[in-house]
Amino acid sequence: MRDYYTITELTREFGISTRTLRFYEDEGLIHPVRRGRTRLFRPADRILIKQILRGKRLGFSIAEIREIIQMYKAPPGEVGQLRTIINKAAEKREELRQKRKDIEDTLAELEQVEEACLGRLAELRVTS
Amino acid sequence: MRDYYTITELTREFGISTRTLRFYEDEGLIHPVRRGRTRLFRPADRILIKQILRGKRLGFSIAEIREIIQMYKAPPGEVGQLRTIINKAAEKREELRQKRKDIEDTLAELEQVEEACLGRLAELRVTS
DNA sequence: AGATACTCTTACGTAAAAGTCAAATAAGTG
DNA sequence: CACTTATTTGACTTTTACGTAAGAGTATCT
Repeated sequence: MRDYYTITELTREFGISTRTLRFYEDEGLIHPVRRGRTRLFRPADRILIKQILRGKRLGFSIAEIREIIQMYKAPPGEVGQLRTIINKAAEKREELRQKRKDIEDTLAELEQVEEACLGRLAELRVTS
Repeated sequence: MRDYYTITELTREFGISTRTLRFYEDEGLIHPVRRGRTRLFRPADRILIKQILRGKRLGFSIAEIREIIQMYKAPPGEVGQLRTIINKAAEKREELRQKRKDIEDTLAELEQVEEACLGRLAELRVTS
């Protein structure tokens, strides 16, 4: 496990631009340290980037991703805070289950599409 | 099953604006018929709207949703076309499986968050 | 030393997906 | 029929998530 990654190393690993990483920093999603003015990304930042990109793939906005990330690193906190986090996490999980159902439905429909196409291809071979 | 729905009925059912439905029409995703200038939505349009919103929940762009919808209603077509559709469908399915994995991972992490919070709550009750 | 490769900040630009507003029609109701 | 409510088109605006370009600093290679 490396101590530090440069910004370009990470853009190459994840196929994103430097602008994107700086944008995520501006948005408070990551907090690379500095040597002079240059950003140095630690393994923890790298994992955060993975989580951000995963959230993006699922269609979450930056704001939503920030919320999710903040749940991960919520400090011990007091009772009220803990309850709030538990509720938010439950909400997000419900949303994720809905998305999962959406995926299952779409997958099923696409499988039907494929079957229909294969069936039609078979027909064409017989007919021709 | 109703013959026609007005635009407002559908905005209420799906919690979207008229602007949104007109935008989807402009984008060629739906094709409501007209009585005079007024749009009348048929059950088929309603189902399309459901599919569009499902795609949106999964983070697909309008362009991607259009592609998916076009696969559903692809005509018999000739061999080359059929193969193209089969390939596209396979691609989309792969993408969906990735999203499903992302969901599983995020769900697992959020469950950990909840457990950690519950554990901390239990501690607080004992400690106090 | 010069070239090459990274990096920084600042600022303006842009595409997607609607939101908002105006002005005009149309339709349904007491 | 007047009134209200729904609908239309068209145009302008907004938000999000970056892209892009300028101008300057820094580090490494040759």
